Amino acid sequence: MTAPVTAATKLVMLKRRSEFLRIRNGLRWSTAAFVVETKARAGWTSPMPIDAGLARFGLTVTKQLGGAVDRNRIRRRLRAALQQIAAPHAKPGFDYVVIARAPAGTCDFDQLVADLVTAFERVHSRPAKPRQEKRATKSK
RNA sequence: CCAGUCGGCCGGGCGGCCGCUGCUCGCCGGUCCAGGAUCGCAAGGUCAAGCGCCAGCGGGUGGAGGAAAGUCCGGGCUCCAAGGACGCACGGUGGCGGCUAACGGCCGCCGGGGGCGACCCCAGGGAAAGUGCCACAGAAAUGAAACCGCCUGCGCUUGCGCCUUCGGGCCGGACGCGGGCAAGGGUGAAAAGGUGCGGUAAGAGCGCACCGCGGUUCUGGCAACAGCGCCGGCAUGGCAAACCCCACCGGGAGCAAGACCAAAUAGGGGUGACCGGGCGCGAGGGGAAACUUUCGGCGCCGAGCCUGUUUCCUGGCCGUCACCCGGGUUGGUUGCUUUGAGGUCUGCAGCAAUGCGUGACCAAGACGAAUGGCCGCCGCGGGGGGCAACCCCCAGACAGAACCCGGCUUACAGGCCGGCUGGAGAA
Repeated sequence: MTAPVTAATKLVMLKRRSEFLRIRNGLRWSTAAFVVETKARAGWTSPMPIDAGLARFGLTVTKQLGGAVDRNRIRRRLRAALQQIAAPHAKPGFDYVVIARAPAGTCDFDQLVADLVTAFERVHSRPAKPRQEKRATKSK
């Protein structure tokens, strides 16, 4: 904790639809309040210049989770949680997408942060398969 | 104080830590541009300071709603090349007057209905232009009708009825045939005005009075309409959110509008080839001249095409193909947020909506979309415990700007203020 936290936690967000779609078939880890997906940027040519040492983040909050007020609250809580844990736990050179689930708006905030930490650690160690399987069966 | 009614307002507060975004100031760095000083013959180099831009740090400051919602009306703005006239179709509005940029909004008034009242509700033009629809019940449902019933004539019959000059007569009843009536019963949302008196065989606007309805004179009012009088005995049920008729209003699409810049494709400019409605003018070539020839040069006419459509007017476009130059989609900038039909205080005009003047005031600008995350305290509300101070627990409404305004509608925990009405109490 010697380094000032604020300087390191400026989040770089994903903004383009193509960037979100690229990560959809990457590594996944699920918890009650959210799903984390990630993929390395290596080998991918971006239309815009990106600092290779950065980790970038995207949030997905669908309309199924509620009205605009509820979705805004979920988005803000997740962003605030990311702010705390991004610097020590995200790998540089990777893009992350956090897909919110219903409990994200109401659950205990400390629990949300703790879950994010585990998710960021484990998403790299165990690639989940369900989405890839679904795509495979679909393409047949 | 209780009950009610109308209008206005609020939509938790304070603090700590950590963030996001706009503007602004300062510092450090980078970059660009022109100028200055200086070195150099020159190309150019060096130096410090400055404008702009970019990135970082620090300070200051602003940052969701009353409905930001639904997208139901009305505008501004933008594009459809620019604009006008008349109409058709379609859609909308619907008492009258005013306000407004405009409206389907608001204010005032009128009419009808409801309420003891304050007050509330009304899609409130036309049903004697036409077409159409009124189920069920009921005898009959709209150029109406007679089931029960009431009255009556005739026939037949009847009565411990009454009178008798013993021939019969009177009165009442049953049945049959006929006539009159529409008061009463019954059906229905609705049955050809209502109530009362007179009248009659029984009845009936048959007559009269009042009320209602229709017509009309006069008076009041800008008008919707109201009032008084007179006339008509009264011939016209409802539905127009059924078609329709009348009056008035409306071109379409929308900030993903549109503009600019950067990377790949059409209209526009140049060259070539093919094809060429008529007339005139001009220019060039040929010819001494008459004249002839070339030119998608210009003008006129004709044909064709061009705003959602039709008719018309002004206007615009007009041969095809190939090659070469300039230009839609994606990214950025802009539109884009402090000059706006802004609210508010006060003065004046007005019953009011509102208008005019004056002063001070407020105005978020994101774009995978900021305006917050976590925590503590206080306050309000509900429940439980306790004599009480107080303690514990629970819940915190509807809901998130996306170009901007004026309205309408819908959603909403809890609370505050004021006017008025009805009642109760006190003086």
